Amino acid sequence: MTSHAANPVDPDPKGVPDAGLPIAEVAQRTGLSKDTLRYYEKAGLIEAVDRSSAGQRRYATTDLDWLAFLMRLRATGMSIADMQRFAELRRKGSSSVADRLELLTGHRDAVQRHIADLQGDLQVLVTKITHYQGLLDEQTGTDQP
Amino acid sequence: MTSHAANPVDPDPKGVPDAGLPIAEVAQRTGLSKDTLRYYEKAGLIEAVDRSSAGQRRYATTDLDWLAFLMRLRATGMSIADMQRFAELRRKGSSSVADRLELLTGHRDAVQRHIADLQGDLQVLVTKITHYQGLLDEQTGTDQP
DNA sequence: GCTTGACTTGGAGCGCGCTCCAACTCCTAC
DNA sequence: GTAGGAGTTGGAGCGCGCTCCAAGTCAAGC
Repeated sequence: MTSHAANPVDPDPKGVPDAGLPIAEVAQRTGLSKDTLRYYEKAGLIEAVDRSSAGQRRYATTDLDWLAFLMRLRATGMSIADMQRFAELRRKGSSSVADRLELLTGHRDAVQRHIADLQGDLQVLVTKITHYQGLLDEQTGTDQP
Repeated sequence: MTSHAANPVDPDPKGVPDAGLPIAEVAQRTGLSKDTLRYYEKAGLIEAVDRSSAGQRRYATTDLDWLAFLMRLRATGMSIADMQRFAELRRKGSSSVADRLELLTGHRDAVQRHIADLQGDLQVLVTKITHYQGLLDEQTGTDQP
């Protein structure tokens, strides 16, 4: 019995090299819930994860890398459906590199537009704040500057 | 947009109470659907809009300004619930200026953090794209043109 | 053996932000 | 008067991205 992360307090990050990480550990490291991890796998976003002899998931470090990238895609607003497309292309291997590149550049452009929009919105927000600041100064009796 | 009787600039000589834009016009101008406009009003985001003699909505230009601002809040990720809080404060008048200011500065900070996060994500995305570009060049560029 | 606890599954449920529907009223055009 | 079209209402329904649940399996500790 190699001690594995079933131990509630196992802060040692080196982990267990031969078995892979159990789902709770991955949940903690990624910040995704265990349910979400299983959901992602069922949805085909993650290729079937290795299993222990008891049928429990054991995540490899490559799975963690891929999860980290998926989380970047989500954080930038990519839909699950598009992530499924990307994951499917990835599964096809090197023949799909051009398609993956296209999907990614399209998404990059969308993110850049989104950032630009947000910056415009932020300007309006800041202007409004300045306006309120002025009102407040008036109210709170800057009688005497 | 055929000529319809409730033309926004229809000078009815006898009465003046029927002024303002009908909902379809506002929908077109804002890009919000008529359903969404009614939903926002029901939710209390918009103060009760004026009505024509037939009970139909007639939006004032101040309503349009407010809608535009609401749309900025939405675009920057503010929830309907928070927009309701803001709208309620606004209804209270000048006594709520400080609270509105606080709400807005908090939101501004959140938006700034969000933009910063997106920029980090974008960097990762760009790196990945570069990587794929390299793979693709390897694949297709074994013979140089 | 029994208990505990982390895991497994399929599927139901939820919160958000709309979106759609049915049934109705009102006004204008013909 | 009749048709059509825009508007009204309350409430149901929907797509997304999870989130939760029930019932079961497995391994370890007592």
